[in-house]
Amino acid sequence: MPELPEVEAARRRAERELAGQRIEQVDVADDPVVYDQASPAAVREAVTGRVVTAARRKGKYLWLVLDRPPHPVFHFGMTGRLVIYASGTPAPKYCKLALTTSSGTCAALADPRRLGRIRLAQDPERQPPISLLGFDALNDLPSTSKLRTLLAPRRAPLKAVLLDQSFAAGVGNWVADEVLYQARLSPLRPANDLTDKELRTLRSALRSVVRHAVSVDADADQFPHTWLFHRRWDHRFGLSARGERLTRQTIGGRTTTWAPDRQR
DNA sequence: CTCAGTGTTCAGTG
DNA sequence: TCACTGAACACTGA
Repeated sequence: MPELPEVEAARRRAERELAGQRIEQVDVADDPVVYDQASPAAVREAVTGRVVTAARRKGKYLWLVLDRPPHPVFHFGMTGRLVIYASGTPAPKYCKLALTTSSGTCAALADPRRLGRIRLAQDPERQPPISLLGFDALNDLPSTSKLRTLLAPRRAPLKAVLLDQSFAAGVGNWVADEVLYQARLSPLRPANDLTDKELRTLRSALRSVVRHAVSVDADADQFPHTWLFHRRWDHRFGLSARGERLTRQTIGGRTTTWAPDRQR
């Protein structure tokens, strides 16, 4: 379940469980799709015996900093997840990589749909694909005036621009819809056409949605009941928690749920 | 059986 | 060259 809040929750768990630990055993799946640039053997070779210094994140990318490069870099795709379990218990289904530490903790990347990726990087943040990302929507939110500059050349619908990782790294489909809903902005608005007030509202909604989701470790049950999130896939009512009529439309290549009477 | 999906990439268009 | 769109990727579950 991987947009920025879910990946940040995984990062915190990874850091808590792995930082300071030595990786004693590495099990890799023979999957050339998920291992598209570094082979499973190369990843095992790079990680085995290393000590994990930290877990870092930018946008939807997560990587482990080891005591010596290269470092493993992960993207969770649509269905990837980090699973922590005790050594001796079975690895999760669809496990692509499992790390066993000296303390007996195991950390695995599982991904049924195989859209996730496992790679190696000498300096993850300074080389593609991470170096090509825009600002991190949690840790590096620009000022309103900077946002205006970034949006100036963008005439595409706001929704499409919010999903563009080279603009706002970490924003995915549900975060974009939630932000637009809370900012009362139509996803169809040309991105370079906002008033100053609307831009401030957009920035504020982006900050509060991401911060709040991160503050509850992306546990959707703890999102406020007024959030669009809880209704976006509810086919029964087609209403927001506030009773607004909801509609669906493909915008920026993704299914967008929004409240046309609220979002202008 | 068909289709949509919390994502990224790349070919093609204007 | 840039901004943008839509299909491909691959698999599960409704």
